[in-house]
Amino acid sequence: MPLRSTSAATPSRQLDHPEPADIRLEEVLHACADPMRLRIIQALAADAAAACGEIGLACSKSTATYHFRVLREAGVITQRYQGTAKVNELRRADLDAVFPGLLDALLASATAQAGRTREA
Amino acid sequence: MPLRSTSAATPSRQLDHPEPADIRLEEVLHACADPMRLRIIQALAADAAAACGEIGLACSKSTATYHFRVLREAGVITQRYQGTAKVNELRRADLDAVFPGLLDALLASATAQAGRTREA
DNA sequence: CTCATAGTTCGACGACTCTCGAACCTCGAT
DNA sequence: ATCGAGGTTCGAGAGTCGTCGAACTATGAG
Repeated sequence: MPLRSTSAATPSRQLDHPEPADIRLEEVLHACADPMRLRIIQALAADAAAACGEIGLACSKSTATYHFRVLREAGVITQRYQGTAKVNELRRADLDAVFPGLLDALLASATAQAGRTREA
Repeated sequence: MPLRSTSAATPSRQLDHPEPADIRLEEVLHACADPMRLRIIQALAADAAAACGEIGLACSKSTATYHFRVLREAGVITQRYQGTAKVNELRRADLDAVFPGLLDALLASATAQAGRTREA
């Protein structure tokens, strides 16, 4: 099948999110281990929900798409379409259910490090 | 220079460990994001200190060396020589000082996931 | 309809990761 | 002095990652 082309369906562009039970620690950590993605996570932690473009990412649109996809497939964020935009949100509750305290520790660590770095 | 050969120094084989202030969150996460290394961390969390060989790693010796080095350079473990063996230890205190709660959350998450997986 | 906006997909590329075996080094024991 | 056990180093290979630009696909506004 040569790229689902100019045709029927495309109901509203469905996006696959892993079930909480399918979220793997290694993947979550890998998703968070990239500076760009870590900044996305911090931005979402601060703003609750944001479109891809609203976060000031210093990269091309395709690279941004890539990073958001990694985060979604790892189970770290949800994405849904809202008109022409795509809204991203942290899966706080799900992550906390599966790995209690991990997200908070991560966010706190990121903040701590940012503080350390800034006061150089 | 053809591999520092049969000669002087080599005081006691020094190993570089990053200062606490130089420990980077991204590197810690990357170090923990590998299944093999995650198992090393869990083993060290349980046993306090262990030689490289004492952990039942399903890989060659050179691969083991590689993973231990990644962990050390990220600041997750310390390594010191003790006779012919090399003893590894988690840097609990240092990590907790720099990223409070992170290591605990990580270990708890790893345990939780192991439990989930086992009761399949 | 046409357009602009927002994001996606596709190949490509260089860089990095993880793995290994072979050859080597170090220490402690014989 | 030699040996064995425990690790290290050095390529090398297969694979993944992060990046990009170009061409594309929605969606909503005029």
